[in-house]
Amino acid sequence: MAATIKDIAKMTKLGYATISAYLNGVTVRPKNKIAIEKAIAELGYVRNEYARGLKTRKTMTIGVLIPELNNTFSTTIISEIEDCLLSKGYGVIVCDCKTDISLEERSLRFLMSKMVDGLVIMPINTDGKLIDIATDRGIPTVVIDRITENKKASYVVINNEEASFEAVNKLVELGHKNIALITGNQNIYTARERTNGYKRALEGKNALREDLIFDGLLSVEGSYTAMKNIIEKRLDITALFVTNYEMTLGAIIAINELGKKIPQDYSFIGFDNQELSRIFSPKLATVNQPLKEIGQKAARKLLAIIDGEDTAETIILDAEISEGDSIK
Amino acid sequence: MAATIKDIAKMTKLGYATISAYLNGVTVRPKNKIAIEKAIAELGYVRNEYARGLKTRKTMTIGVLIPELNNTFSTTIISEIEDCLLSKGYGVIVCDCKTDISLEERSLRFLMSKMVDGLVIMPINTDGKLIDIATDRGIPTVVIDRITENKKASYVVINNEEASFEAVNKLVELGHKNIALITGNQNIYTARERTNGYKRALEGKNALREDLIFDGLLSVEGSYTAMKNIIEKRLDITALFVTNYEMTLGAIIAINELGKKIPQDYSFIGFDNQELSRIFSPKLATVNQPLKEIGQKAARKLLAIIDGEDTAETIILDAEISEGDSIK
DNA sequence: AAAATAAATCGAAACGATACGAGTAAGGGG
DNA sequence: CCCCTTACTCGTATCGTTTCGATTTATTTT
Repeated sequence: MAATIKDIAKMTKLGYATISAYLNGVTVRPKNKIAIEKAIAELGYVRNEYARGLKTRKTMTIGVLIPELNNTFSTTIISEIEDCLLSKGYGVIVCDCKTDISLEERSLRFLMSKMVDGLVIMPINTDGKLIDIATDRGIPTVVIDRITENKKASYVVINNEEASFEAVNKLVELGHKNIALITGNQNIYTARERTNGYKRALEGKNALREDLIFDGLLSVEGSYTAMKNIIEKRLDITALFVTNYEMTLGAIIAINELGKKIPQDYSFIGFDNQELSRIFSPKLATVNQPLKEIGQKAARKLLAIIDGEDTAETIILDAEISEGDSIK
Repeated sequence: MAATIKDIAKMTKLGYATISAYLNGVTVRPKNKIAIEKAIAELGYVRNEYARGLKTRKTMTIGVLIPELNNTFSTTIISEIEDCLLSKGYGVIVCDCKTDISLEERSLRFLMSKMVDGLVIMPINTDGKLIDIATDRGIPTVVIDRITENKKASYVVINNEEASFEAVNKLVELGHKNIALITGNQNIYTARERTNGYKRALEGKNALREDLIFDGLLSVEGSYTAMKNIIEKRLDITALFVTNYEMTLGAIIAINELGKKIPQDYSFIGFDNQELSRIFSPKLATVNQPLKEIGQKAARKLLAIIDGEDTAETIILDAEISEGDSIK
């Protein structure tokens, strides 16, 4: 049905190899070039990437695998990755697995079946078994946001522990003693690191209270429930540090709904809510990850590995704390 | 390098076709089945989808092309589409084109080069030329959110005009006379339709004032600027209707920043902000599109077309208005 | 203008899977 | 135990492209 190289060869009376050469940017004789272009236009030829991929084992396609699509954290990074890769001629396939571990593996295998030339993965678990599937097949892989036990992949992460330390320390310096933490399950890398930073800031001051650490399940609802709990139990808390985007949202919802005020009732530092923090009054202080930089570094590292110029490496970027009127 | 069907055939002393049959779910003799499974495990065989796609011209892959990734409107619909399609054994490739018209075409061609079995597209323009590229090649295509001039595709849209009419009418019935509209560029289908509904609700009452229609550029910033403008010019407005997710956010930011109150200063009806509207006090009234249903209908329609059971059709769903405390 | 070099072109053989029609083994009835 | 039906199995051709070594054509050098 669809036109093939053979049809073009027939029409132009040239050999297959010549058409193929033209299609791949190799120079052909001017008159042949014209004839080929005419034939392509007439026949509406488009190259069959499946036949090509079968032969070349190169697809100029990168797979991106992430747990969730519906947050600015993911979409901002993806957007940046796409910008970098598209400009180098690569196509990008994005898969989200809805934080479902079996869907995560299925999605990875789907990407691999598309014979991607490389992968950017933000894994659910940090044991590295998922990443092994890719690196065992020799697929260049960059892992973002989390460090796993896999040694063959490269990593792009932020200094979670230190950023968290600085945020909490800021509250400490303002004189706060009872600072609550809303964090996530401790076997998740980022949650663990951020909790560690919180602990370090308070341990030095002899102010660490394990009963002020709450599990917000990394979700809007979980944090909403935790925050509601905190307020209703009338805990003697004067400040809060919330450690991701969704949980910041959830905590704010609870605070609003129960009529509490920031910073009068609680000093508040959130996470990754740069854009949204503007719509709250007062403006929220937040820890901000350099999202674009994460995407950029990941994409560039991946390209370097694909081109054989580079080997596995762990890149650590700095998060910054933006000032706001939510602390006093 | 990687194991192929030949290797398995060699190891099991069976023919290619038998291995292929097993891989495709056709029953083979029990002892052969065991032998094949053993060989597959030992060799770490994975099927080469490129070779398969070349032969079968079927890839069990659906392409999704949308203008933006960073909003719940898109991600909710995508999520639902994925759920439907994955459960039927399809893989999904998502491409966003950042509302860039040339990137949109490039992305479509990328998807087509991946030989997708079908497409779900939310096009930037409604002239249908982009869609033509797909339908001219005979690719089953479902267009969502917007209706274009292309006649071969199917459509899943909501009753924008009517929903908009009802929202504005609600304000009219509360006694509001000067109702502002923040909408988008009028050559975008949804913006046009929603504006038409607004006009119809006011024309009947002889209350239509063109100077109360503002272009929010469909973006947070655009709407923020428009709203700021409205407030600073002290226009005699008592109610507002904002016609998409981003613009609702933008307007709220401006209202918050300039110290105006909802509903005291303005009665307010937003769009598509179901989740976020909870974090505002008072709770926002919003027009809500049945996002999951859009995704579902689109996916099912596409599958029906692929299976040859069905032909082009336009499906119109109803948006609903959720009550809130933002109007009086 | 001939010789030497460089640049295009060529046809056939892959890449790894599936489709096809035909052949072979298993199971059941007489 | 043989025949018939049913159920697997088989080898080969094919999908559309690139690759390879070899050949032809064009260009430069002498």
